Amino acid sequence: MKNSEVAKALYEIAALLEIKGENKYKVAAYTEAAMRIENLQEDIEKLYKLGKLNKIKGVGESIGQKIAEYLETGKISYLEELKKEIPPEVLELEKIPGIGPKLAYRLYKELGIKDIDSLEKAAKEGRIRLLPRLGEKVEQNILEGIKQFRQSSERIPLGIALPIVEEIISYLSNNPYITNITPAGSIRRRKETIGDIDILITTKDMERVNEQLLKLPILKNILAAGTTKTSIIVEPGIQVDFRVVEDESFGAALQYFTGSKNHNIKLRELALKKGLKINEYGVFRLSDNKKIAGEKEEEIYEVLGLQYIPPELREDQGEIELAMQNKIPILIEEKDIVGEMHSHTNWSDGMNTIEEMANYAYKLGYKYLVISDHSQALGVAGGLTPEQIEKQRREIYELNKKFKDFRIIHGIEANILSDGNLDLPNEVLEKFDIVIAGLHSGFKQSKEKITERLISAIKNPYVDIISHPTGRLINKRPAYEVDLDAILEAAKETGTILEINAQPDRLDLCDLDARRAKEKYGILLSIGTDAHDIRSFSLIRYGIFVARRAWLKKEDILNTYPWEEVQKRLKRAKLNAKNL
DNA sequence: GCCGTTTTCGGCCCGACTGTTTTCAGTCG
Repeated sequence: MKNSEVAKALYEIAALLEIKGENKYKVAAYTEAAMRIENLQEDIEKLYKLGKLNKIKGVGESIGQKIAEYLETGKISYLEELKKEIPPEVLELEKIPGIGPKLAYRLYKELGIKDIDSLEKAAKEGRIRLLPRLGEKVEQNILEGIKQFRQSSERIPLGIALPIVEEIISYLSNNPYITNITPAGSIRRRKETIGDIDILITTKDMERVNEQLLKLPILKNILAAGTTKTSIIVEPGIQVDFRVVEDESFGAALQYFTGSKNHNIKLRELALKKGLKINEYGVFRLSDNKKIAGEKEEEIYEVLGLQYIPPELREDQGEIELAMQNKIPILIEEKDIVGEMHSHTNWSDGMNTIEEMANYAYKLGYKYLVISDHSQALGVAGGLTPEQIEKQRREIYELNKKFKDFRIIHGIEANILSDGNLDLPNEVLEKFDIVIAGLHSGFKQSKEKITERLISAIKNPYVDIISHPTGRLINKRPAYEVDLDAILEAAKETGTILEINAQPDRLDLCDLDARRAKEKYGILLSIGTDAHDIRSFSLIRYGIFVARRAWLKKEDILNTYPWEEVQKRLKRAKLNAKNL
């Protein structure tokens, strides 16, 4: 799929037009089109061949032609012309806080600055303050901005940010001056990574709250401590913004600060059509400026005639249109999960015994636990040989006698070898209750080869689930090159289930891919924590977040079903039926 | 450049803050 390439080119056009000072609605049009294409479920090349480019919202005559040109020639002449005018490196300057398109262009035009290094040099030499309407303060801010940029250009995984938010909120929970405190922003939308943390507070006395915040154990630095906004840096270098609002505006502010930006824009457009205005203080009638909502977040949606939209869906991906028709799906919740689908024990590289894992899963209220240790090819992880597998089966058989209303399931996470075969023969695979297969080596192979390996595993009649299907590690390793649509197609044809791996640095499949798997291919998904110790069972919530952001319902996830129902949904169920 | 439950032209989200200014443009979220 060339969707992301096309989107990237359109984003670049938008950025260059913006720098040039073009009509801002034209810029917005390119940005909107890029965003639509980035999130498109269909292959843009297919749409083009069917002559359906204009079916994409935000793509009209002019942008349609440019997409066509890109798909035909790999280039857009309009973009090439723009690049001749403005070197694309100038776009880098906009990454510095305080520098927007206008200033970036002036710095380039008037001082010949076109990268961050030359920007720093100019600021240190005091050349920026010489320009009209720019002073010493601007120069200082730019230097400070460069410092910030170099320190933290990476977004923080939700798995790190969320526990920090919870720690801060729990730390403040006994403060008598706080009436409401809740996370907002991307952390509330459960995005897989976040920029900084937003926390909303209603309080009678922010100065008292600030006093307590200054003693926060993980406090590293204070940027500002005011009565309407306080900003601090906490270990390990994450900015936390506290916003103080009045009780009567809490709902409006929560809606506003939760975003996303695009969701809010669409909401305000809709409001205007209904003669209403939304801001962070409430919803107002345009006719007499009377406030008609604001205290509770639900009210904001209600007065617009919309069904309540869960924060995870607020990305302007069709949720507002659906809310108009009262068709927002009932999203899966953590309590819907009745079993753990993917776990490791000290038989391979896990920390706990099977019994410890089972006791803990039972205590959590689960009805079953799939033990899926590594298999023999993964030597570093103590992968199991067929002999060890037999021993493990007997141990599980014995342990299961101790439990009532709970079952340990004997599974395996088999390796997909470099030639596409699994590292265990089918006679061994056949005996498991469930088989997970995953790629743990050869990530650098060609796209064709990796796709072939995965499809070969998917076609194996004993492979029920593919674990972490794209292999990415957030901020550490990109997904391996793979034709995901071919994978999804094969999974659909064979009835193979795909995993949403809940490890916070994996979250694989990711939200968009999981949504595509379900909506376009009707594939069943499972959520597994890949737990290597008892504590990691709690990571399940990160998998739930992904599923919710993928618009998934309870019935879309394998481990919301009792074990008997799970069995019916496994590929091997068909084989067993034939054998009878 | 796109789009249409007032539409094929005239709109296209909102407010706070900052730095440089005598009234505002640019940036940010």
